[in-house]
Amino acid sequence: MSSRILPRSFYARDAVTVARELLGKIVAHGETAGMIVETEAYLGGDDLAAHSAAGITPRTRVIFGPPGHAYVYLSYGMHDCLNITAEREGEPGCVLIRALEPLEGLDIMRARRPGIRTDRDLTSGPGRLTKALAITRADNGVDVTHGDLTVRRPEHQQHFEIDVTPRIGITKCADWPLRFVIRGNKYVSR
DNA sequence: GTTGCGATAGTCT
DNA sequence: GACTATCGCAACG
Repeated sequence: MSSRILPRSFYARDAVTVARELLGKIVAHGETAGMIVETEAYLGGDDLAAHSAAGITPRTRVIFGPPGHAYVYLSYGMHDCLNITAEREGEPGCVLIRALEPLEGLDIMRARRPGIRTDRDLTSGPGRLTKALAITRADNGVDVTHGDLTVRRPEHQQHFEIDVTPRIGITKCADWPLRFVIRGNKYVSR
């Protein structure tokens, strides 16, 4: 199974390409796993919506580090959100994982998300999926090309169309078309 | 089905 | 001290 883990070269490209190609891939953490159905690219340069826009700080250091690592930050004081770093080392750029389709460990996910109505709410949002897969800031900076938190190729990736829209929940660069979703997938966030 | 709003804490100015 | 790459619940209809 480890042969299906995406290699570092997959991530050592521009963040837009990585964001598009991560759709349909699988995030696995421990006994739980899901297929990526929604991503957003955060760039360097004049992308003022990116955390890295303020330069290298204790928090943003990993975004400037080598590609293929997890950047996990606290959103709105409550939710941990998962990104995967892109671009070559020294260049900022990352991909926010906004939604998954649950694949493995559904019972574990349900136990971690008490109170939800349907399985649709399990991982259909950046704060939701980290809770369901138990990804926290303790995973910040880990290498996703080996270890407990990995991104893999599915055995049979089915064909899908990609919809492109502006990113969600930001005020700067709010009209840039950098959000990518699998068309028609019911686990895409609202 | 929809809209509106409060919670909550780390990060940087 | 302001701001935030969100979520869940309550009040509608």
